[in-house]
Amino acid sequence: MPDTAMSDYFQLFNEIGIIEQLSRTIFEARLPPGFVLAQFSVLNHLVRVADGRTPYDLARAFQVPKTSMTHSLAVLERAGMIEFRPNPRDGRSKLVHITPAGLKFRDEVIASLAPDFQRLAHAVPPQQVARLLPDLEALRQFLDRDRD
Amino acid sequence: MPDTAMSDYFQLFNEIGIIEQLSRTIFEARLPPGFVLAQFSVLNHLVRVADGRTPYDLARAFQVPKTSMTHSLAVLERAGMIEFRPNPRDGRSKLVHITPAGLKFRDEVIASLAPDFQRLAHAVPPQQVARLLPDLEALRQFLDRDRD
DNA sequence: ATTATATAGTACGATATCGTATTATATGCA
DNA sequence: TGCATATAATACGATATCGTACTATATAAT
Repeated sequence: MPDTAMSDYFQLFNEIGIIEQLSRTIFEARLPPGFVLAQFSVLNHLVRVADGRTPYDLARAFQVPKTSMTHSLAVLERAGMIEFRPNPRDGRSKLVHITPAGLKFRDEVIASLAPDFQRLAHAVPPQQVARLLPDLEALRQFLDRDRD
Repeated sequence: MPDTAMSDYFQLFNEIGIIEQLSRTIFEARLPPGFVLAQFSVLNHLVRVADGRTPYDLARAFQVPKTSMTHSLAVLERAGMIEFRPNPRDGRSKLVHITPAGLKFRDEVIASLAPDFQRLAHAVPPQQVARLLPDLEALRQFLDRDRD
């Protein structure tokens, strides 16, 4: 592979890393102090994908170590945003359910993003997003499959 | 803004977050134990952008708190990959210079990525990267300017 | 049924990141 | 000059992330 192509791939991941960092910083400024993106993401996952999953399921879904998920869930439980219930199918396990307080929190955070997306829409119109998404999905799927 | 557009922007940042996490995990597996992306990125910045910057310059360039940069630099200095020199123009400050060992380390890590990029090139050809980069740059520039 | 192996979750320790407060030096202004 | 304010870097403490080891339960093999 020629150096110029290497450099393009390098730059691709560099841009993605910078965007992730900037957007996460901006997003966390919208959260109450003491909450981070990881915790919000769990709530969002419970709403959008499936409620009542096990901690292990969630750790796999986010590709983080089990111990990291244990910690995130402990924070959310202390804040009253999720609750644990026994898993009737596996005594080693638990089921994670979002509470009304968690649902409210998640909805409020999302609503608070509207002005940010409004401003963004001027610089990056929806059609540009629609163009980006398929390529990014292809990239994610490769990384997901390649990491045996 | 209609919900569908909100959801597209939401998904955009979600994909970027996932890709960042996957690529960082893969990349850090290429680093010797105990090193993380943040530390490599500093070395790369010293080579590609400018050597002899101050810690504060670097913190601004990476948009991280000064204290985070202090820590990353301490790790790199302990590993002999950078050295501090006095700043002749400001007695409060230091200049960060990469050492031969740091340069060698950075080059070896980059070389070790070639096979990964080779495989990636099958799923995401260079032309697709070339298509992605301008849109991502526009997105980054917006975030960078919007965050005051 | 018994035993060996696999799996879900957590306790614990290490490092990374970040916020606040502190120190030392620079800069601006009377 | 002298003094107030601003800035670069760090010390310190808190939380996040992650790896290793451990416990409890489930599954598989016989």
